[in-house]
Amino acid sequence: MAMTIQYFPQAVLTWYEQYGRKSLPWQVEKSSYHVWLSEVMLQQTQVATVIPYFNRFIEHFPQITDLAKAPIDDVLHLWTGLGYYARARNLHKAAQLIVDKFNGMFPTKFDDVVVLPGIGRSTAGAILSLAQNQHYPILDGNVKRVLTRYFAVEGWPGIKTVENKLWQLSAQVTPKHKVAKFNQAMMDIGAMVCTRTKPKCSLCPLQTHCLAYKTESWQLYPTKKTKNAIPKKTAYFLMLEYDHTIWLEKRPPSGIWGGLYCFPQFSSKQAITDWLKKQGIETTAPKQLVAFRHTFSHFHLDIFPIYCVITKYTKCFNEHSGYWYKLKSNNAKIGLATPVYNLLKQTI
DNA sequence: AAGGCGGGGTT
DNA sequence: AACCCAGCCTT
Repeated sequence: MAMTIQYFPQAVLTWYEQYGRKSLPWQVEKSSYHVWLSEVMLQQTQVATVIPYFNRFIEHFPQITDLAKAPIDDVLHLWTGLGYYARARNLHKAAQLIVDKFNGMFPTKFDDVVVLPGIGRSTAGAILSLAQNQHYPILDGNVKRVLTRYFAVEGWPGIKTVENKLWQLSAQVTPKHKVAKFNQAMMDIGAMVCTRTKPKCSLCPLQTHCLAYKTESWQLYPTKKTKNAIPKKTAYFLMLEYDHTIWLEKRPPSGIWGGLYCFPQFSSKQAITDWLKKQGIETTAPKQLVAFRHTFSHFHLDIFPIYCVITKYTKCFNEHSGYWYKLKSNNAKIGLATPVYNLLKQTI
């Protein structure tokens, strides 16, 4: 084991010089801010998806101070479609903390970084190693895949004991020098060579001592989570039109689609009728549009859009808790859940 | 320790 | 249709 650990970083670093990625948008100017933003966007999100979002974001908020003073709705607007919106809210909050506590300069001590909202051990390690070459290991999905195969680590990495083992291994293989290159290389190998399916073992710098390669068992790693069927839920979206605008409600700051704008949502058709009556709203006959399924990681949501036009109402729309979305002209910058965005687009 | 949190790409 | 992706936060 000792020998296989020792040769590890050298093989990885040599591979990186020739094959590693060096010109991604966040590698051009490797500031802590750019690396931080990229790492947060890349949490559970693939590189190709992130690139346009990253470029737009930096264009709008060139400095941390620009982000800190922006309205949260502007931030969520730029995040629309990227998912996991708590990331955007945490990013915004952290930017304000950095302005208040560190004079707008991204902190350089691990303990200061890891307590910022939205930054855990791996992201903190990634920022400090990639942007500042500080000696910290990382453990993202790529590194997990490489290590579980190389060391034939059994057990689903979501289990604490397995995760601890992987952190220990990551720390052991991470060299004291050239940490930035090493960590980037590990992610590159995970993304380009040690892929989830059909890994390119013949091109891998770690092939000679990889236990999974030796036993032809890459398919067994990382061990999969024992899966249970995901539940199905139903939602009725009320698309309420008035004077070429549609009413959207701002959702509470936490929970699904937190802080985003959405159609009033109900669990039954009857609930819509009751609500309209209670609010004193009169409408044209509700028209059921084509229903469709939106799938989250943890449940299916069958959406039934109900469209109608207001013919009469009395004072029940509070502009502080919602927004009239204009169908024919420009709108304020707000965050929209993807099914909401698609329904509005199809209505215009 | 387990579950919530999105959307898109791949197979 | 199932699976996974540069994880973190709350309970």
